[in-house]
Amino acid sequence: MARVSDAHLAARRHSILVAATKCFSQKGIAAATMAEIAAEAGISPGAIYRYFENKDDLARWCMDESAEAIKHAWENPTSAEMSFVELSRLTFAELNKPEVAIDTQLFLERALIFVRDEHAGALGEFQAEFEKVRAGILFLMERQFGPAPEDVDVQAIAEALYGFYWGARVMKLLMPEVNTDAQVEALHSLIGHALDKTCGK
Amino acid sequence: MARVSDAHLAARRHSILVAATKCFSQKGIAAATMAEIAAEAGISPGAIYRYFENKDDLARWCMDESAEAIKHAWENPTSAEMSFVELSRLTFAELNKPEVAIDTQLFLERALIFVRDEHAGALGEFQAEFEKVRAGILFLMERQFGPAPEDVDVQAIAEALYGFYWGARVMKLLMPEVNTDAQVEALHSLIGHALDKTCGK
Amino acid sequence: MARVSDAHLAARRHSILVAATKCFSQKGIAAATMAEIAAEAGISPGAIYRYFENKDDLARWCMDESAEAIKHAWENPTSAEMSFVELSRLTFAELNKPEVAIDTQLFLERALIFVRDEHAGALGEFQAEFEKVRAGILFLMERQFGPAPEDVDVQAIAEALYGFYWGARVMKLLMPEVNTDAQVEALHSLIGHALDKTCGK
Amino acid sequence: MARVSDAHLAARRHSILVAATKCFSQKGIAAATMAEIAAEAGISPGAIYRYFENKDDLARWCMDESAEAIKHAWENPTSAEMSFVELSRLTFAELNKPEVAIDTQLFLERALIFVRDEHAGALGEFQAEFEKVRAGILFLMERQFGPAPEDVDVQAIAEALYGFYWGARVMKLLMPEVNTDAQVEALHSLIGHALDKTCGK
DNA sequence: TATGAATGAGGTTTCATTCAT
DNA sequence: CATGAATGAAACCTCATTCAT
Repeated sequence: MARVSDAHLAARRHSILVAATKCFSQKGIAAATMAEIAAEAGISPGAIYRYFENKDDLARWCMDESAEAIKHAWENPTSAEMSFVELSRLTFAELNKPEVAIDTQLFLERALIFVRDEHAGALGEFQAEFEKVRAGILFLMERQFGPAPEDVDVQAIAEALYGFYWGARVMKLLMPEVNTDAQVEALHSLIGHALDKTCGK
Repeated sequence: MARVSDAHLAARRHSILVAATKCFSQKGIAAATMAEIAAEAGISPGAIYRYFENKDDLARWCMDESAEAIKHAWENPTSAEMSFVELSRLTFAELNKPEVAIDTQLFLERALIFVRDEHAGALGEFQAEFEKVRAGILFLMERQFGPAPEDVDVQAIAEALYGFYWGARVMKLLMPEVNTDAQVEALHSLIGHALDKTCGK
Repeated sequence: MARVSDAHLAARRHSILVAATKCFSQKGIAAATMAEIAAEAGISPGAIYRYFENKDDLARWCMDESAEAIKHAWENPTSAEMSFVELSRLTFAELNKPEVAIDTQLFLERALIFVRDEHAGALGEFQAEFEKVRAGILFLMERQFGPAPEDVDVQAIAEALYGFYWGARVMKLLMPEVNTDAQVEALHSLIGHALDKTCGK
Repeated sequence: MARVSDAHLAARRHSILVAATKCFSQKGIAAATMAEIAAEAGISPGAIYRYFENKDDLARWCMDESAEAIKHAWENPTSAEMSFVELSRLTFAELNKPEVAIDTQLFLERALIFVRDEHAGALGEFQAEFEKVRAGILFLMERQFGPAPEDVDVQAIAEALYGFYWGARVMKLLMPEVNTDAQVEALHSLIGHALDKTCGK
């Protein structure tokens, strides 16, 4: 079976990641076994080790993939043409897809691991992401609503929105029926009340 | 024929829970070993089994304790005399204590376990808690601000506030330096703008 | 089975060493399995790990024990009262015991390991032993035969005797029937011819 | 239908043997992997199996090669014209070459394997070699020194010399700096004292 | 009742060997 | 013929749990 194309190898590697992500999210990283993952991927346990150093490495790739997917949720390619409200709506609408639960789960496992290990680098990366998103939200809010009044802490609002995003992920995980869209609309409405120049007239 | 007083038994049981909670949050439930917990509690591994069925049972008690602690955060005993804003402030101020991270961690582990098992009972309990808190927030908001205008979805605001609470826990876990208090104040301010009758004048 | 006496623990540890030494010499260190050793020792595989870090550690203890036994062969407690020839005779007579083959085997495995790893410390230890034995042989030869003539390199003879000792071990390993005692006598005779003042008269 | 010349096949087979001998002596036969050997030989793991049955077979060829090389050390082509002392000197001088360590290592691994398996054939072969060398030494000693005196056990001296040869190999393995040449000279001197007719005059 | 030595199932990982390409 | 991806048996080791003391 020698001299397999790179595409084949990449596909095999990807199929292992998919299988592992499924098993890890279904049973938890610690409880999922390499044998299960191999079976799910339709290969032998030993084969996994040609593509990943060990279970930890495999888990890290899965978790990183989820973290990356979550990051990208905030980097909508069409954002340039969208208003703050539209983009926010779109970002939260994503959470209604059932498959985002898997990303949330793996992200939370990752977060727990990093917190336990006091993994400064990883936590710093999260902070950087936090700051990038905050800046993005700030920019969009100002573009839509113009400069904020003195008495409104736009920065804190942006941070709160990002915090609410994580809360929404956790709530959707535990209660898929919860209507986060309505909550977002309510927040938009509050923000509109406070920032929109039409308010108060 | 009990040679040992009930109080002693309860104390020992509690010391095991404390030790287990420490180990579980430090290493994760799966990675923490019964031997470590026993050492931390200053007893022998075998002794744990006189107080808890098995490791799962012990973990469940720890996680439930954390979940209970989180629940109580919203049920401030002095709430009767407090305004919505004061109570909210107090509840979020709790999150600045470093030790709440442990509760957050164990709660998240619990959440992940329940989601994996599709543990309907446990998820229902979370939903019940969610609804109770939402009702409480609604009640307090109405008591403070009076009936909401037609165009403000107070229910969704209450839900969003609860969601933000979970987001704040996650953010504090990953970035202890984040200023959730300022974010809460910003949200209060937004809510005030929308609901307070003084607005617009 | 708690609170077992130290004597019991030491005995158990020793029985593991005995079982491991048997298995290691019978199958080689690499080929012997922990399960076999456990079975030989009449315990479960897991129990071994309460007494030894891991297989390597266990093997090291076995090999060190063999090396120690070989060292002691040259340190006969009654040596003070014995002549060089008597002590030499006794030391080589030991090699007729079939059980010394085990020590030879484990020592050789150890030597191979140390050579592969270029384990300077261990090789230095062997050198120290070499020098100690050489000095001992020199001392005994001088005590028995007096100062050596100018043209006889007593030091080299002592070294050669030690080298021959190792050769004898290897030969006995491969050909247990070989008569090393006669060889020793022949060497003694040669040494006598050269050193004994009666020679040449 | 052979596409590849026999010479090419033989060359490749030889290169595998060289690579395997290097790996086996560096890491031990058990620890060296077929993949490593293949990499060292610059071919694929699968290709080895076209030239050797399996790892054991390959190891046997390597070990036999070493054993053969050691045998040949005693069968110096120019021996016919040499005295006992000259040939002995030459044979031991070989041990100063660092590369003989590899042969010693592999020979010892082979010896350990044969002893473990009680491999009668192989051990018999060693005995035959032993007897051939003994006879050779005897012949040479008689040719050089003439018939031995009654009181000198020339046979035992020959055996002892062969035993010393193995000891010298082991010592050189563990202490490359040891001066085996001087030891040999000392033994020659002893033998000369005892056998040379000039002695005593 | 507490102890902690022992168990042994089960997990991860390695690697000799095979065989489709 | 060579390749090297895949297999899968088997090894090491861990640790929740038990139970003799």
